[in-house]
Amino acid sequence: MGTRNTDTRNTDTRNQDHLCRAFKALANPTRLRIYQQIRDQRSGEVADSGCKLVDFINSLKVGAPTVSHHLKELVNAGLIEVRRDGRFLTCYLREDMREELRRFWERT
Amino acid sequence: MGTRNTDTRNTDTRNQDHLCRAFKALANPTRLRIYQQIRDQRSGEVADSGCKLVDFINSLKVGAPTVSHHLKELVNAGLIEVRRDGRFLTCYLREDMREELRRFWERT
DNA sequence: ATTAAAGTTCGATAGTTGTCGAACTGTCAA
DNA sequence: TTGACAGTTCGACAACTATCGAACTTTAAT
Repeated sequence: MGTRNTDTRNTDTRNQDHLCRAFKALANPTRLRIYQQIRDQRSGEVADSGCKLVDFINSLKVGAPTVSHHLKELVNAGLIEVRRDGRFLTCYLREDMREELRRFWERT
Repeated sequence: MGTRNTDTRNTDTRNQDHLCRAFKALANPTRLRIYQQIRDQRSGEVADSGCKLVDFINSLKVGAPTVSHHLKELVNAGLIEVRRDGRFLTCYLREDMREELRRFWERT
């Protein structure tokens, strides 16, 4: 079984859960910062500079376990993905999710 | 003293708090529903049908105190405003805030 | 193989949130 | 003015969240 049409709720309701989890993930200052940093560096000139997990640990005022926890939340909400890149975990924006959120805020 | 330039944080940081509080307000299924209902009815044909607080109490599965609480959160986050309209409180979308959020999700 | 750095997991704890019922305060119609 | 409906405030409580330190695993450099 796939993930589509496997429950009795309608598309709107499922879509709403989806949105709601995204907003929840961004409803924390530390996570919002992380998200923005990943989004903003992505369009920078040095494409390979990356957004490494370790940099968040060093730049933010929270410890490694907390950063690990927050990153997991962002991944679970579908906002970012994390890949191993040599010694480091690097974070990437999920453009599909960003597009979905952009559509939500679009003018009628 | 006004509300501008009265602290040492930069504009980005203040703007982030702003966004964060908006996302927090939408990070709850009941509040997201309320917000969407207000937003969607606004562009409906019968402009004066309004989004009355009492209708939320009847249509959602939560009691009056809870709706009251949620509405206050949405107001405090700057997402909606509430005005008395005869016997009822009616909810209106804050278009300025919507625009701000639209800009956040805009493509680079 | 050692070691150092990168990252996770666990358990604890303080703080926040969603919800309720009860009691309260308007506001309008009869 | 009384009664009914609209809405708020308060106190309580369970559930959830953010954070930490300690202990652990994984990765790569030496």
